[in-house]
Amino acid sequence: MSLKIYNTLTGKKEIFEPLEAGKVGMYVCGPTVYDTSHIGHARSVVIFDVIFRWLKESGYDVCYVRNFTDVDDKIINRANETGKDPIEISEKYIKEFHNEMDALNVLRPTIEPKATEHINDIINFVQMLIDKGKAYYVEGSDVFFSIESFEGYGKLSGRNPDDMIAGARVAVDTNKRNPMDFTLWKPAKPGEPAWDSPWGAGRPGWHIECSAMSNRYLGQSFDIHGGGKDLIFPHHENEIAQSEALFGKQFVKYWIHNGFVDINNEKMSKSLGNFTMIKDVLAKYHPEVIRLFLLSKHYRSPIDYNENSMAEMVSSLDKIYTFLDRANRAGVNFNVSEKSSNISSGESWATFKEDMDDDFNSAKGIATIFDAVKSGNKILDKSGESISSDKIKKVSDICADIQKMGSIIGVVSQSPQSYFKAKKDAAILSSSIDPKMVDQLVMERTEARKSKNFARADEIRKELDSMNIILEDGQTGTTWKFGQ
RNA sequence: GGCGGCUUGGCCAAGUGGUAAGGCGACGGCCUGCAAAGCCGUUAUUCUCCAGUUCAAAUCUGGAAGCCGCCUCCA
Repeated sequence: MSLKIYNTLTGKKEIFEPLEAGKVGMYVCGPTVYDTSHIGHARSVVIFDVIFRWLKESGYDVCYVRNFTDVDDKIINRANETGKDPIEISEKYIKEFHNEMDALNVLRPTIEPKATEHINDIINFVQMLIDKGKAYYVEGSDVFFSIESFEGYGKLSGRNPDDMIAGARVAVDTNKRNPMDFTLWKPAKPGEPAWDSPWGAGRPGWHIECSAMSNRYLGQSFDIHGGGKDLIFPHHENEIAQSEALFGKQFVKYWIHNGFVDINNEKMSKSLGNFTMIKDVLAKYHPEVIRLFLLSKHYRSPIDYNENSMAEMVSSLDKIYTFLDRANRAGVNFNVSEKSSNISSGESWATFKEDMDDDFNSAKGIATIFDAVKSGNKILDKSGESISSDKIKKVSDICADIQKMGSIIGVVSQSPQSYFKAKKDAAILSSSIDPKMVDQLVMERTEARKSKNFARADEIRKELDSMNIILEDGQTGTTWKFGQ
């Protein structure tokens, strides 16, 4: 079974064959750092994080590049509004982005280049395009890319430039030879960030940085390029035009695009005021709940963020940890901190591998995790109190598989004990309930049960229930937790 | 106007020709002093609708309806 990837360029699922055996070059468009990141950014980043993890798991040596766009009109606008330096703005949001992605258990890419640190690469790139007759400089204005000089323009997005012009939604700029031509370099207004160039002091257009930086780190051709669906046109179309016009060879072999996050079935937009920020979601939910949610639907489909779905994910994650806890209590030893690449690979893992190999079908992969949980629970259920070492081994293998699958999805990264303790601690903090008082009542109830005073025992259960506290009588005593 | 996508049980969601995964919820049972957790069972003869291809279709083709995205430097 080999990895298949849906390629936006061909509109088909294709068998993945890297340009160079054993190696993968992957470039993903990162954020423009002018504002706080929202749940949509998180989806894109988490999806490509899982793709990165899966490629590595599959044995590839992956060079994963994700850029920061740190020079841009929006950053400059934000700087003007706040009276701050643009660099201050971009640095602030890069830091924030890193903090939030770290919290979401996202692995750092191999390289995270910034546009401002590659101005020379960009200028050289633009100059070479001009030299090749693919771009032109208009005195006192911008350097534009000439789409007519590139035959394949529109092949990624399936657009015909003539149709788009006919649609009359293209801004008229008399400096351009063709209305669809786009800016490679623009002059700076006074006070704006600027770099010296053969075309005066200015700054790069948006698209060129990705062509220049991907070329710097991954070469003229590389394997995978990704980003949000909205980037297909014009951003990625323009990247193809720039890079292929210059180097005369295929820029990217596989294009991967992720779908959007809706909020309560509406598109996130400024006008609706429903931008849901990562920090707000992190304040409400465990990071693994968020990852589970973001990966619960196929990456290309839209996904709807709402309280209901999130509550489901909380229950789902609890279910996995509850099983691990149960297995642990039954005598299964496992070490969560150990990255379990060379530990067992059982049936579940084999199925999971098929799931992920099929265009990174994380939704299916998650279902496989639940299948494993169920089969493990079944074994423990049938065993009762006297569990054989044979069965311990089986359950232990299942746990190892679950951890291994979890390490790809990015869940089950802690011990069930610490997961439930943290959960309980957080709930205690926000509920203003005194745990000592609860323990006291639990002790009283235990005494009552010993003396068969079940009326009193039930009374206490009921009293705690009214505080949203659920009691569990186990073999080793009574524990309590908060309800949903 | 151009291009693309989606419509599967109460809800979420896999499934691209072989007779409907998984999660949440609900109900019944086992377990329990009673619960919780877990397990077992029930919850879509059917995949928006219509027509067609096929031995066979949620899956392919044509048409209809509804919803959505991109074409505005928004992931």
